[in-house]
Amino acid sequence: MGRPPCSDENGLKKGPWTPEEDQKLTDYIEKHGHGSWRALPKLAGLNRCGKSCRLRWTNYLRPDIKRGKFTPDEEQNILQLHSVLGNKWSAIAKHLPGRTDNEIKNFWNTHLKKKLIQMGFDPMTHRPRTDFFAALPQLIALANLRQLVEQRPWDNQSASQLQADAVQAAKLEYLQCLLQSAAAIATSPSSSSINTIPTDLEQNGRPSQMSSLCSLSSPRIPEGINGQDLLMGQPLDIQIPSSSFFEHKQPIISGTNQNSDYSANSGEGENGTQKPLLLPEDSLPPLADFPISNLGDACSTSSCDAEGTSTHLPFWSDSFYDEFMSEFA
DNA sequence: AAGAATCCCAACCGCAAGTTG
DNA sequence: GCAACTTGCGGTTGGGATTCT
Repeated sequence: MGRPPCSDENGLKKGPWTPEEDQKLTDYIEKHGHGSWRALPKLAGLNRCGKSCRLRWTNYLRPDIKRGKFTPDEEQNILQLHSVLGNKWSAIAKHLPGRTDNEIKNFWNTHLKKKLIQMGFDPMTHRPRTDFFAALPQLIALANLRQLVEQRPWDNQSASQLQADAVQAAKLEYLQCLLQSAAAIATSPSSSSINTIPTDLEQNGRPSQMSSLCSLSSPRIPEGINGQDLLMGQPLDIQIPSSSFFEHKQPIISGTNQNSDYSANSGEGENGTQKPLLLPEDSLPPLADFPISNLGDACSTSSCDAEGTSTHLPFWSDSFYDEFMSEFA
C-alpha cells in the first residue's frame, strides 16, 4: 500500500482520549457527519489520525452505544452467534444493538471463552475439547497428586480417597478423549460408514449444506451462504446439524447404550463386528450433567432434510443453554 | 496497609477488502 | 487492469482498576 501507518505520521497524539478531544470529535460529527475519516481530524481540530478518531467514535462516543454489563440474553446470543459465525465480531455485533464489535470481542475473551474452557469446551468449535494439550494441566496435576500420595505418609483412608479421586478424574479425561475422537470421526465427511450423508445434493454439483456443516471443525458457514445474510433480520434460529450432540440428556456411554450410534463410531472389527471402544459402565464415572447426545447422530434424522435446508438442531440446545447460563450465575 | 497478581477494556497495529481515478 | 487511498476488521497490548495475599 505504501502509506505509512497513522502512528508514524508526524506528532500525532496516541493513547487515551481526553474529554476535550471527545467533545471536539462529537461536536464535529454531530454537525458535519464524519465524512472522510482521514480528513476529519484536521477539520475537527484534533491532533489524531483518522483511524483513531473512527475507533473512538464507533467504540465509545456513538450516541447509540449501550454501555454496562451484558445481560444473560446478550450472553446467550453471543454464544449462539459465535458458534455459527466464529470470531466475526462485527457480524455478531450487528445482532446486538448498541454493542460494538470491540466490546463483544473483549467480553468474549475475558468471560465467555474462559467459561467455555472451564467447562471443557473448545471455545472455537463449541465442542468438547479434542486436544491432549488441553488436558495437559489436569494430567500434570494428576501426576503430581500421585507423587504426593506415594510420598506422603497419609493415613490409608485419605490416601485411597485421593487415589480414587485421581482415578476418577483420569477416567473422565480418558472418556472425554474417546468422545472427542469419536466426535471427530462422526463429523468427518470421509467417515461415510459412520455418518451416512445423503449425497444427492452433492451430486448436483453443490456441496450439501448438511455435509459442509457436519464437517465443521470450526464454526463455518456453508459455501455459498453468507453467514451474515443467514442471520440478518431473522430471529436466531441458526442451527447446526452436528449440534444434536447436545440434544439428549441421556449419557452417551453406558453399558446399556450399546446400540447407540456412538458405539458405531468406536470402530469396527475386521469382520465388521462392532468393537466397543467403550469402557464398561461400572468402570466409568458418570458423565458431566450437561446434555450430550449420540455422537454419531450428528447428521441424522429430521434435522437434515433432503433439501439440504437444515434449519434445525441447535448446536447449543435451549436446555443446554439454560444449564450453561446457570453456570454463570 | 501494601505489594503482587489478576482482570478488564480502550486503543493500537497490521492486514485485507473495497473504492476511486 | 492497476496503483493509491480509505475503511473495516480481528488480534493484541498497555495500563488502570480491582482483588488477593
